[in-house]
Amino acid sequence: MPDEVAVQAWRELSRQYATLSCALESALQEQHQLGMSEFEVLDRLVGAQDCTGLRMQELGEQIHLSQSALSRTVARLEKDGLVERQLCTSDRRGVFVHPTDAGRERHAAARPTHRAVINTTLGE
Amino acid sequence: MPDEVAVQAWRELSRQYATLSCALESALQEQHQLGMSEFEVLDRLVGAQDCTGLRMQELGEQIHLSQSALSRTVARLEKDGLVERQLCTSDRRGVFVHPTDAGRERHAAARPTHRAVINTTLGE
DNA sequence: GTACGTTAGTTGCACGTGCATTGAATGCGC
DNA sequence: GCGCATTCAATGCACGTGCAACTAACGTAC
Repeated sequence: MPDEVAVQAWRELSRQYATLSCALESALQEQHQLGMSEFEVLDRLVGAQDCTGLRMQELGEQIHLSQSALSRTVARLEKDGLVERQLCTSDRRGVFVHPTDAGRERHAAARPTHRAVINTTLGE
Repeated sequence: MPDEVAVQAWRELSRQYATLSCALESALQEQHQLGMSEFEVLDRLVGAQDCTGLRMQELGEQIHLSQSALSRTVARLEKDGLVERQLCTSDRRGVFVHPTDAGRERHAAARPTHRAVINTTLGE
């Protein structure tokens, strides 16, 4: 792969990401009072069938966010009453996170927006 | 395009961007004391054949950065002596930015790193 | 049991970013 | 000439992020 082609690919990747993440951020914020990271976390939590929730670590593997950023994102969600943190009994270092009813509702409301923005922006 | 396919595409895009931007950021910072945005600006400036430099506005069109972020990025580059700002005589609201010799050198040194990281990361 | 290295998650801090505002310069209508 | 909307760039401010340091809990060796 010649250098210039790779650089062009990077610029295209960069452009797409910037456009889409920006569109998602503002649409979710405006219509549902959710940041992109917040929605992403909520999306994974609701998507996980296990009712006990996910551990921070598992979330971290799925979402590209530093450990500290994830910790604060979950803290914001908890403050808004959308998720609950629960100490893991088997390994008391761990923390289970699971959505509340309000969290599930907010997610259900925001999901169509999320999907729509992705579809229209990627299909441009 | 079904929703789930689009969401998967977005997640893949997101993953690639996170991996590559993170790798670029740390490699450029560590080896050349340049942030990713700084390099990007320098890269455009050196790439522009026009010796008088580019206007802030033109830079803004090429780089996906808010106007304020761009302003500060150029300010950082100027503080490090890598670019110079010059008032535009025809339209005194405008500002021309052009690389200094030091800027050209730093860019020449950083460019191989930039290309290498992109090639290895995109080819994974 | 005690000590030690490792792992999970949180917090202090500095930094880059976006939004909104500001200030200066331009162009247009009159 | 005089206003007035618009454009370009810089700045105040709040916020999310990453890094490094920290605390707590676990596992192992002895």
